[in-house]
Amino acid sequence: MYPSTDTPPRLRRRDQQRDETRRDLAIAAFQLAVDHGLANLRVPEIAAAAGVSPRTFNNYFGSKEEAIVWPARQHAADTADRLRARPAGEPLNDALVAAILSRYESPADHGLPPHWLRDFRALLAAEPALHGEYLKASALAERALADAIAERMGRPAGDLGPRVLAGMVTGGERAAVMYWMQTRVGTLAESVRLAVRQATAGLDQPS
Amino acid sequence: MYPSTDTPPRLRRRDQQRDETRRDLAIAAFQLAVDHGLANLRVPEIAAAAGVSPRTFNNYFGSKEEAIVWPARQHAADTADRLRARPAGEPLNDALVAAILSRYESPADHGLPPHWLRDFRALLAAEPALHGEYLKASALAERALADAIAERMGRPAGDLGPRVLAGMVTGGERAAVMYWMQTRVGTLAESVRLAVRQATAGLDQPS
DNA sequence: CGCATTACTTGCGTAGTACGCAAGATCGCA
DNA sequence: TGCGATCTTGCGTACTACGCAAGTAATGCG
Repeated sequence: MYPSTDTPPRLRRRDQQRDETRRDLAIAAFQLAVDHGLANLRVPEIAAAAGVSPRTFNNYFGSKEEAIVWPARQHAADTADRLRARPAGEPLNDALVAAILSRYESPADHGLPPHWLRDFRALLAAEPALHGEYLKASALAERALADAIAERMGRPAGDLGPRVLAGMVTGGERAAVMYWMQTRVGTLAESVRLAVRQATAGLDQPS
Repeated sequence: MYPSTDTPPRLRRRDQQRDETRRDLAIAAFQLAVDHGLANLRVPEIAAAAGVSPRTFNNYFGSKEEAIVWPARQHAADTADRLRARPAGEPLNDALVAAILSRYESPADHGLPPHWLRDFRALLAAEPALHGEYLKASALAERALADAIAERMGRPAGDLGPRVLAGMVTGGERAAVMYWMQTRVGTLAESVRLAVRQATAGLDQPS
């Protein structure tokens, strides 16, 4: 007599719990870092705020920095999916620009607080100690993006061309984000659009 | 009556010592990582091999990974200088390709063992735990490269365009290096040349 | 040349971290 | 309800980063 209405069996209720715990830890770490500063943040403190034991924290993350940056990793990883969602006929450069910009204009909701993305960038600008983890997140997303690009180009996964292009686009985007965080000139989306356009300019003239 | 022959007074003998110690530590860390594996490497071991106290190690480096990657950081930082050394009339894309490739073909001698660059790449491929530090090294060099590009373009330092270009080039190069380390297809220089050409392709048609 | 200054090294102490291990709690499923 | 898989937790340990203060060596100046 279980409610069979939700036909998709929650076989993965466990996985859901897992993701939820991970997200709770990430959010707690982020909020505490914003409030007290990264330097004064302690792992047991994060665990307490998320309602788990300190030991459990390290089952999910290898460091507080990794926890804080986790949602950014998810956010960055969205690029590949959004590229796949672009219409098939669209030129690659336009598809890339659209896919990346859409992440800034309508970020996917991963269960994060309202202005998380904005606040995260503020924290990132204030705490250079996070840059390393941020770079790692970008690099990971870059690999996923390279695969999506390869698909779209009809090239085998892992091919050099797509990987280089993914590196260029990711590198250009990151440079634009860093630039904007430091200067606050114009809007972030403007900087990123310019960067991705520039990074894909070489695709305009097919050989 | 000081020996006035060596006119450049060695006012900086101290700095020299400092650099030498840092290099000794970096080389020791690298060699021990190659021999015993990164996981089995201990900081006191590195210090002993370099002939300093464990405490001194942490005066120079914040972690063993940082020590190992230090020479790579120097190597990457050379790009900006080499770009500045290119003839003034040379188009920017050609200058970038030449500057970067020259680093692979005739790497600057920073007092490192003969085949350090080759061996370092092997270690990097074998130890993913080093990738984070490697990314940091690339990011740092990227900033320096952006400044050099800005100079060459007659733009103010820190301008968006040059920074994005530097990000693209660095990202493309890194993707090519990673690709080659994994596949060993062709030569490294070939992959990098292709990558940098691709990253600068958008510069071919001036507005 | 010798002295005052400055910089580097070192040992010690401490707080913090990452993780292996094994016991116990919990969940998913039949 | 009961079984097996998975997750949580506490404990113990090895290692690390760094502040501090004392000692030592190089430097530059009169």
